[in-house]
Amino acid sequence: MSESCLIAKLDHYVDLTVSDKDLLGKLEDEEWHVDRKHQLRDGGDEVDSLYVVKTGWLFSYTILPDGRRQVLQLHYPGDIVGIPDLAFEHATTAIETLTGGCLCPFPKKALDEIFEQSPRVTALLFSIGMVDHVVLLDRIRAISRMSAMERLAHFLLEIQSRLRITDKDIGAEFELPLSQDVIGDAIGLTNVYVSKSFARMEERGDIRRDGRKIEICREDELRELCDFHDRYMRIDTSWFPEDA
Amino acid sequence: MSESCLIAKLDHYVDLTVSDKDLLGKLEDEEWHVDRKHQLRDGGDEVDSLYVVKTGWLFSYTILPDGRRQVLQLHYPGDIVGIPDLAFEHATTAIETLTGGCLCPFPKKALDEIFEQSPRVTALLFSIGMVDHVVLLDRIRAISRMSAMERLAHFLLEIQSRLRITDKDIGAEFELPLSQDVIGDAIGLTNVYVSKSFARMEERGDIRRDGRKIEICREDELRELCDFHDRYMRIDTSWFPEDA
DNA sequence: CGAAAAGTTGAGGATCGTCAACATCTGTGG
DNA sequence: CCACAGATGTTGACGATCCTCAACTTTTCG
Repeated sequence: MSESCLIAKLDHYVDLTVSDKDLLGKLEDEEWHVDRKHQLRDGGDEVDSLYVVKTGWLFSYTILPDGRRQVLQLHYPGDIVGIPDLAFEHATTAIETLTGGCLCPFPKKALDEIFEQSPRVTALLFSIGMVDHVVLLDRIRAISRMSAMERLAHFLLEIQSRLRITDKDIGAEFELPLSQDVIGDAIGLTNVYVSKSFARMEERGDIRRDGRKIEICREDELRELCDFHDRYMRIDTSWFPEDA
Repeated sequence: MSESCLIAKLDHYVDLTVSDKDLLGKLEDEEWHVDRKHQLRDGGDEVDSLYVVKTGWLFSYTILPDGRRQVLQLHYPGDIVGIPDLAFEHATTAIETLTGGCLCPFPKKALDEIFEQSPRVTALLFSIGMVDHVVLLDRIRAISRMSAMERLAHFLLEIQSRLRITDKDIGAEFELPLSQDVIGDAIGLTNVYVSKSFARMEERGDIRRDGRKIEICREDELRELCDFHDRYMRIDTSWFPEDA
């Protein structure tokens, strides 16, 4: 078994036992390679499978009645995509790849074994779900109440802090494989205004851009600008059950 | 033990066994009565307890650096409040009551027993978390992309569909114990624009108002207007483990 | 190398915010 | 039962942010 990003991500938060790792490893038995711009599923599709992201980025979105698109979530290596659809027979969002990559599909039922065998891993998955929840609340706050530039700053910082979990030594610079169209659809702006906001941030010296590389030059100022909080760094594991 | 709203809510989705109900009942051992406008906790507070809402409404929110408020979630009888903070040592949001009511506090650690003893209830709690997640995604979509009136319509329909879970025979009319200030802070509008949007909806005959009673007169048209989907009604339990 | 996709820039316009005055409702104490 | 104060809701004038449209440039990819 090659090194798993999912296990790496979870291991960031607690020390997993060998049997925990075995349990999680089963989710990655099967491997799929997918191209860039491949649509995994469409909203409304009948689905029973989730995917562990091994490499590559994806995003989920929905289309509004007038044809516009709302990007809802980005998915990185180590994430499980499709989890929100656990509760539904039909997909609530469409999912598409942003880059080529490798995915590991598994059926919903595979979670049973985790719930049955390891309360500790269960608590961890539950907690990570809550982290994602709080990240969404932060995003609602940004979209609902902040200016275009603040929203964009928040978006970039959120991505950076997520990347740091699975990629310890990400510095100020990282690759952002998103068109300005996608960014706009994620934070409720048009591609035009995203471009203008990027230009302003660059003028101010907050960031630098080179193609799709982004460098965050003044992280502290940007954090203050959009009142950003890193939700990924640490979680409270004090209440977790011991493994049997 | 008086009838529990939490159990009623969960029982809406699956048939709970007697031992499942016992397990859940323990979360409601202790009872607190709280007044209207009581702040349960502030953002940043060190917290270890969650609450089952027995009666009354609450909301969670954060304050922006400039003093404005973002309302993040409403909490109804049957909900567990504070769940997002499971993953953190310090509260990410403040929580306040909208009405007087009765709450049942319990420590995070009380969830251990559920995770250890009932994979089935665990799966259900997990799934309900995912429902809440999808509800947030819907709200992001509404706030990010829709007009003031559409956002307001979406907000009302979301509340109505949530109320239907614990209150089977809610019809077109229900009590809404929220000031327009709070509504505005929830959907990213000012109280002034909420008032104007309400007035327009009433003119069009979509709703009627009487004090804080709301009647949804043309539910189907409103659903279409804001592309509303009921996420609460049913969840997919097909993959749930059997209880030991 | 050429075509399509993505990004930039500017002009004009719509939606919603701000401010302010006023109206109405709610609850409390006299 | 009434008086009053504070909270809540309404309405209008004016302005800012962001959208739309459109032409153009640059980058990407087959």
